Amino acid sequence: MIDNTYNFNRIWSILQKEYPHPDPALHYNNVLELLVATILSAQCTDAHVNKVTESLFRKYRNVEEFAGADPDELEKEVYSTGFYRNKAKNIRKSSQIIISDFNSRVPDTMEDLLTLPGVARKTANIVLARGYGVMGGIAVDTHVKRLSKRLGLTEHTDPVKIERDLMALSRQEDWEDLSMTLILHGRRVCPARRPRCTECMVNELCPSNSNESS
DNA sequence: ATCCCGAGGG
DNA sequence: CCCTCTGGAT
Repeated sequence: MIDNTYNFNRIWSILQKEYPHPDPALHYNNVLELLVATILSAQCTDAHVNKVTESLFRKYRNVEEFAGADPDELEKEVYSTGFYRNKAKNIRKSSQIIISDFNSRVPDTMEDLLTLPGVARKTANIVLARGYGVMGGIAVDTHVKRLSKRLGLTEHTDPVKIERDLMALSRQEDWEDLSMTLILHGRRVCPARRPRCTECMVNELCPSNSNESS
């Protein structure tokens, strides 16, 4: 891998000042709700997930109620987040597995979390970090993937390899904020479609900068 | 590589 | 109309 630690440090320093409090955007009151909200966030905006979970969490209050939910009713609740059949099925089945295999408690290890349907590395990393304070890795979603590539922090497209590159570049204490900061910057300044490079505070350091050079 | 899938923006 | 949104399973 290219030694771009120096460039990363400069970029990270600027982004940290720009986004001093990269607060998580999903709303939840416990680890189970965090898990459910994160499953729902696949290919869907966080704001929309929050709108759906507001009534969802009022209707289903614990893992037993999610596990015993009527499939059609649950589908209707999560309908607007897209992929509603898969998401409803995964939430129900994961809840059943949590009851049968993990004493009704959301697992706190990567290995156990990955046994839940609808839960892969990205979702597991978020549950571990925000739910249990375990920093085992970096959540790589569509924003982190896109920004990492544009900023020259990785040459890979495979999320696992991107995660490894980011972990090598950054300090462990920054992992959670790094993921959230890239997401915020991606939403506000560097979206997939039309990146606004002229407004970007790290454009001088960005290999993908599309500003007209004067 | 492909499918799941509605909502919102340009 | 088109593309994208805090992915995951086959």
